[in-house]
Amino acid sequence: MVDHHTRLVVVNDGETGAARAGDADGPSTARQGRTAAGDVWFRPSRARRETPPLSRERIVREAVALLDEEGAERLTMRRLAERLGTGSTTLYWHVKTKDDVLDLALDSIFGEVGLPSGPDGGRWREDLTALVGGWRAVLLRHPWSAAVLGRPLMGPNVLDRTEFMHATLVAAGFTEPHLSAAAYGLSNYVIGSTLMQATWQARDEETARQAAEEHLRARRDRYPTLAEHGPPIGKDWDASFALGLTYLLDGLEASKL
Amino acid sequence: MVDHHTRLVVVNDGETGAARAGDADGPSTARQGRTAAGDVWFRPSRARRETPPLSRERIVREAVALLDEEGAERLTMRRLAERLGTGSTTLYWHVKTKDDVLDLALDSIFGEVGLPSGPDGGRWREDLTALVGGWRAVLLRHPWSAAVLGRPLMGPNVLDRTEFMHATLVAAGFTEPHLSAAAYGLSNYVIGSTLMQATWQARDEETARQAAEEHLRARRDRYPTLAEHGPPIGKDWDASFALGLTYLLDGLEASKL
DNA sequence: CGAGTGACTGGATCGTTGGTCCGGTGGTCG
DNA sequence: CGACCACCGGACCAACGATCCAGTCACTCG
Repeated sequence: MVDHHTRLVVVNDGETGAARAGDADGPSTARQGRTAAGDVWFRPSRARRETPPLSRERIVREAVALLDEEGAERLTMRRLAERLGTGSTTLYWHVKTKDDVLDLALDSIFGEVGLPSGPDGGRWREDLTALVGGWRAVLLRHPWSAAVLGRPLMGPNVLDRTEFMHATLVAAGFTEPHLSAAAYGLSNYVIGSTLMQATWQARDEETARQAAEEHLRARRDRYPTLAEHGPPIGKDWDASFALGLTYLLDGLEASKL
Repeated sequence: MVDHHTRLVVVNDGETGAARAGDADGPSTARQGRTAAGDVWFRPSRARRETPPLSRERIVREAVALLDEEGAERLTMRRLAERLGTGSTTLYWHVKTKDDVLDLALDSIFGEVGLPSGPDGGRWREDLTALVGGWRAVLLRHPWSAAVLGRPLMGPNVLDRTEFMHATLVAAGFTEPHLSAAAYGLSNYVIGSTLMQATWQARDEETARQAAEEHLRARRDRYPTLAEHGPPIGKDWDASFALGLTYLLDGLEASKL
């Protein structure tokens, strides 16, 4: 019993598909199988033609693409589903919540940049500089990531980088109070820098900078230093980042003595 | 003249008020002045009793309270309005969008911590340490702020602090490539640190830490260093912050030579 | 003293969101 | 041949940010 083609229809001859033969037409016409070309005979065949059956990977890849193109607050489950050619509810089979998608997307971009070859105590400054630079580059290449950094970074790709950083520091000879502080300082410096830069670049940087400059000049009695030196943004992001990093590394190196 | 008792009602004796005498009962009963006790005589007095007529300040103050109590994603215009005893739409007269509320709330908390007394070239390390420490303390006292840092910080309270920082650096003798990089490095270090710490503390830190530790130990072949030293979180936030700050300041100081 | 003004308020409503319910699918294996 | 399972999606829900527009009040001016 129970069997579903309740109304005897040839189901399995390889074509046709005979999707929902009965259904008694339903109470409401309800969109009614898209246009009038819904007759069995025009249906492609093999059910869902060639859709690679929608994996979590495919969802994440498409989410990253959507985020890159339209930004963080334009990511909605519906829009994402539409790009994937499915219904929004289907996504919830592969993923528990929207936050899952964000976490996965965020971790996935860290896979884009390789690690410097194995930690080497003698080259720790170069290795850390390269690591941290790649980290920053990835975050800036996907500016939406900054807005989303306020969640635990515990995905495999992030952990790979964190592991490398700790291993490098250990190999360089740093021990406990300094070890934690070094990892802490480096991570937070990168995160903070990226967050700030992405924040400003997200809204037409030049215009924003000019508005800020004007605002400061108009209140130069209250902000004399800022008015004179210009707004503390966008002077030369790369140079400031590099210089600040050397401060950190210099101070770190000195702590070993 | 001028006197306002339009309908010959003694208005100014301190009571009664005669709020909306006419109104012809309106076309739709529509909730009908809350319950049946809507008769003029039972109405409090003085029109809108004692509501301080809902200023932008009041909105921001209440928004901060709401954020403190319930977190960033529980802030909605409706809930905020309810706490203020008004309808949600009313808020939009004082504020253009919800983001305005966030910007104002974020800036307002920076007013909580004072500035060290005027910049003094000789005490720049102490002054900057104090400034940055206060900054961090405020952000941690309002953990929702971290999730919201991805927006331009250009409010008056933030600018006061930024001005102080720049003035201190100038007074200390830093000049251009270093001046920008120093301000950049310090700000971003604080922001990154706070963001990370608030992120973890937002979800029951001890539990999260244990879960992370377990996760790492289960994969100790992939993350040997991390598994051995424990997850790179929550060891001692304050100490790591202070130590990292000294690295930065040491490196900065060395750059002056 | 009546008409008017501008600051301020809120009910109804719109389009959209994240998420759930539940009734389906096709393919495969016993 | 029937049962199962991985997978899909229409209908639906409560809640959200935002807007429209019809007011109501304190006060001023002619």
